[in-house]
Amino acid sequence: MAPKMALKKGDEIIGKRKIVNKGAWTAEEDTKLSDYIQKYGAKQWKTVALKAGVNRCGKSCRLRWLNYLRPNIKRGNISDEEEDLILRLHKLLGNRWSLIAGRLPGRTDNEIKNYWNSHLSKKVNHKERKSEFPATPAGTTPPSEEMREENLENEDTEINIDMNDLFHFSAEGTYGLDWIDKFLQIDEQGA
DNA sequence: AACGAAGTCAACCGCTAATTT
DNA sequence: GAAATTAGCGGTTGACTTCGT
Repeated sequence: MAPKMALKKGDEIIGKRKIVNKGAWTAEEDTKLSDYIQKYGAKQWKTVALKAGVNRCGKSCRLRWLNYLRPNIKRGNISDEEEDLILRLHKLLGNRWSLIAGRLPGRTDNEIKNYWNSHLSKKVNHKERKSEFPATPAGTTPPSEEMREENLENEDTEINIDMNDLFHFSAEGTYGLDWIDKFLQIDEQGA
C-alpha cells in the first residue's frame, strides 16, 4: 500500500487526491523551480509547473520566480532615493505598481505595493491631513518647527506640470516610458 | 510572562489583456 | 472573427512577527 502523501496547510484537494501545493514555498521547491528555469527558460508557466516537479500551478511558479528567484532581484532596504522615486511615480501614475517597479531596477511590483501599503501610504495620509490645517491666524499659536518642515517638504514635492501635456506626449510617441523620464527630469529641475 | 493589537509581507484570487488555435 | 488559453496586473488575505500593556 502506497504511503499517504502528507498534506500541508493550504494544499488544494479535489476529492481524495492532492492536486497542488499552496502557501509558502519550501527551499526544495525553490531549487527545483530555479534549476528548471535555468535549463529551459521561463516560458509557458503551465509547462514549467508540470515539469519542474514542484506540484504548483503555473501562476504560483511565475510569481515565485518573478518576485524572489530571478537573478538581480533586490530585497528590502529601500533607499531614500528609491522611496522618493516611488512617491513621485505614485503621484503621477497611481497604483500602477508594475510601471513603478519598472523604474526601480531589481524591485518587484509586489514589493513596491507592500512597501507603499505598509509605509508610504501612512506617510502620505499624514502629510495630507497636516496640509488640511493651513497657516495659523494672527494671535494664535504659530506652527511648530516640525510642521514647518513638513510644509517645506510638501513644497519640495509639488509638481508644477500640466498632466494633459504629459499624457498627450505619451499618446503621440511609442508605448515606452520616455514620457516618464521627461516627467522625472522636469520634477527634478523643479525640486 | 502572557496576551492582544498592530504591522509586515508572501502568496493567492479574480479579473483583463494579449496571444494562440 | 470567435473561442480557448496564457500572461500579467492590482487587490486582498492570512500567517508570522513585533510592540505595547
